[in-house]
Amino acid sequence: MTFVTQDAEAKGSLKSETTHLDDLTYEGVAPEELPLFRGLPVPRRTDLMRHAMVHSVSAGTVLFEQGDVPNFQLIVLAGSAQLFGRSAEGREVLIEAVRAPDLVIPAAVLTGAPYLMQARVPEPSRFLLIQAGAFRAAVEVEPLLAHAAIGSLAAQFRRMVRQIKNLKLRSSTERVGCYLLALSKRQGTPDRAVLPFEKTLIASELGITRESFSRALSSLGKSGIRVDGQTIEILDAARVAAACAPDPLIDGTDGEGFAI
Amino acid sequence: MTFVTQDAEAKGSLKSETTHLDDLTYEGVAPEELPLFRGLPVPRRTDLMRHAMVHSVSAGTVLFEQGDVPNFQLIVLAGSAQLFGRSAEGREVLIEAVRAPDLVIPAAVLTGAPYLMQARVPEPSRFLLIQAGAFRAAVEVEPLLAHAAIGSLAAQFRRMVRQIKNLKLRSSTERVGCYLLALSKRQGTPDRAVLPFEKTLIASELGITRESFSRALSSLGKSGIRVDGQTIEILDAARVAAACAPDPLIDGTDGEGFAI
DNA sequence: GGCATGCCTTGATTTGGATCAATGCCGGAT
DNA sequence: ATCCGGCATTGATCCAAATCAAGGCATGCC
Repeated sequence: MTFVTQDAEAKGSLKSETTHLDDLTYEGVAPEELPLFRGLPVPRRTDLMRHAMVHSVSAGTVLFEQGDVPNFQLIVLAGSAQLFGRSAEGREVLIEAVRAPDLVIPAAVLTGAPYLMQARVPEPSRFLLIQAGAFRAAVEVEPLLAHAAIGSLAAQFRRMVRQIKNLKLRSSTERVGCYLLALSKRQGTPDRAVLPFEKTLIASELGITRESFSRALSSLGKSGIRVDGQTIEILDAARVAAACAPDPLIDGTDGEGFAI
Repeated sequence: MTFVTQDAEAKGSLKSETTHLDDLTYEGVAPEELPLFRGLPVPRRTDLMRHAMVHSVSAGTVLFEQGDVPNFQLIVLAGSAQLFGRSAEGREVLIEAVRAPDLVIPAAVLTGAPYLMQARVPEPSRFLLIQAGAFRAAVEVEPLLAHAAIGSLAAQFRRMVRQIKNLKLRSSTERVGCYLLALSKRQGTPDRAVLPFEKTLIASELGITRESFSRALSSLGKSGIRVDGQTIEILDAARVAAACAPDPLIDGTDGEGFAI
């Protein structure tokens, strides 16, 4: 089997490329810069690296399918990965986006259980791949690695809990409004939010259809937002907040307590 | 502050009781029987135990509120805890039930971040409480503890992912049908499922109202189930499955790979 | 017994969001 | 420029599930 497959829809001009650790040109995060490896005893690090490689992949690449048994722990060095859930009938929804630097679903790799989600790459990205067995073994014996894994697992768990609360406790318009407020905060622009990907995708992340997302946006127009393509002007954050009841225990992001 | 508060609704005849480790009468799991501690170097274990106690609590007890900063890592020795999400307006939904033996939201304790959920005890239960700081420190340095924490975190993460897929990809009737099938399988009775708690609570776990849950049950009557109070007879599992499209990547439970 | 109280069911109605369908818009290819 | 395919909006309609409302059926208490 191939551990990374080119998506059928991907344009032919883009290609993925594997690099061994020796002949890297670093962009974004270099593996050695990761706190994960900085603190590692040198022999352990070189041992791990012998079971690792860096892989640059193009937009559209499928990293793995749901149901696959993990062969590698993927670490996002640059770019991001999107995790999708798919139903039997083929409907597909975005569950999470994993941004550099982070581990891609350590929960599956560390338990050796089949992936519950498919991973795709929405933009040219670079990953460190560590063979699953070697990674598990290293985490077993190396407290620093265990610490990093725990931090990543915990943060991802909490994101899932937030999402469940969002889905169960709020209406679709509230979800959209709170999403915009959280986004503008994360981007450091209180009066504006730029959507990170296509509206259809965001809609599926929020558990609604693209049409409902569109309507929610226009209905929030009455509460002080203005839509212009991918950027949303937030004219009256207070009114939006009043309409959507944002809640730090749902919309917040834990500070980067643990860094990978 | 008190780390455990008696629920206002709890009947006065029930009481909670704290026990020091010396004068325990063991029922269910004893702390020393946990694989978690069995393998621990003795000095480490005694050190941990000095920051720990066993607490027996009655039904209705609130273990902590959402927003609280964790003071203890709670470990369910006997019984269970239910985790609730609450909206600003006070609507409350069941997010997960944690059954012995397991850790209660290690994600919050290990990151020191505020709980995203409230924990309540639906039945008389026994918990081991380890002071959060001591627990974190022990996990840092003790690979066996780290391993157990990782196993618990990973399993809990995966349950949340399954739940999100369930909510986003299925209709309410499908969720109910698949819930029953999974339940009967878990209980080892292919032709019957006994609901583990009130229907209202299960409905909130499945993201629907109690009325919709009731209607879903009766509409599944046409697919071969029969409702009798808390027990559901499954007359024709195949027809139910056909109607609800169960999926191991949603309804499955990971085998107990990691034991606490 | 009689009467609350809590939980569940069932029916009537409303409504939020999905679905179906048409059109608009933009960027890329030719 | 023109055509095209993918994405987004908007409108019309439908439908699933929520809400509102009324009883039913236990259980426990006085």
